[in-house]
Amino acid sequence: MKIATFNINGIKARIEALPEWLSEARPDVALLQEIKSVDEAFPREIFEEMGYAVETHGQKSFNGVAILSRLPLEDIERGLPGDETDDQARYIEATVVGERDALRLCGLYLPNGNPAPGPKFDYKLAWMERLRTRANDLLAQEIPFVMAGDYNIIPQAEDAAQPDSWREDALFRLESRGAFRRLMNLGLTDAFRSRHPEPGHYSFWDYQAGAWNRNNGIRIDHLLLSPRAADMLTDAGIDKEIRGREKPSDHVPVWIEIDV
DNA sequence: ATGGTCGTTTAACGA
Repeated sequence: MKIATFNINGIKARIEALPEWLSEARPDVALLQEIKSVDEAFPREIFEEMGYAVETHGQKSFNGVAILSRLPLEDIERGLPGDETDDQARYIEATVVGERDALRLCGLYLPNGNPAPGPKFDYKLAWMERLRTRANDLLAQEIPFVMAGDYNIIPQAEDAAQPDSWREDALFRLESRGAFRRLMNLGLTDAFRSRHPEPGHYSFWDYQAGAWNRNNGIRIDHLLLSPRAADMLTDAGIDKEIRGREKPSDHVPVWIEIDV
């Protein structure tokens, strides 16, 4: 089963590039972030005609996540538990059943957190603690899971072309990396890192200042696997080349192959 | 130090 995460930066803007990538990469599951659309406005028919089940958790103008799946999706849950007052659409879960196991899919768009320090940074750190609690609950239930999305976290210096320019940024501050490490320390596996330990792999290049042409990128889109899911991992990759196409997102897809 | 670019929505704001 091929599972990909892709921050599309607006479904309207990606209405051609997204189906094109789907028909080439043919993921069984695509976890999408920043659909920037309410559920009713998401063009689900385009993807249903391509054979995908479509589940969205959207809001107007900002944020919004979705799951596309060639296999049926069950037990869909929208929103990250732990704060009834949080109305930002950043999290969706569903179960997909493989040949041997059921796998819980957790799609997330973690808050950017800039400017830091400040209320947006506090929201990011609190959100990460809620995510850790959710991961801990799934582990306690012994449900194999993939937690995938735009984490807005550069885990280590080798995940940035110019780490020193990110030191004060919410994506790379010590508090952010500490919160990410606490999540990882539950026993999760960074799927891409586990297969590609060498530095210099990125999933995001800013639209500004020729970041793509200079390869000034960062790796902030991750698929974290529970121990049982990690045992089933067979491959991982980044579809880097689509960043150089017409009208690209500033992120590219990151994917895994998992023998569920 | 500033602006550099997109997307959404149409004047800023978020990233």
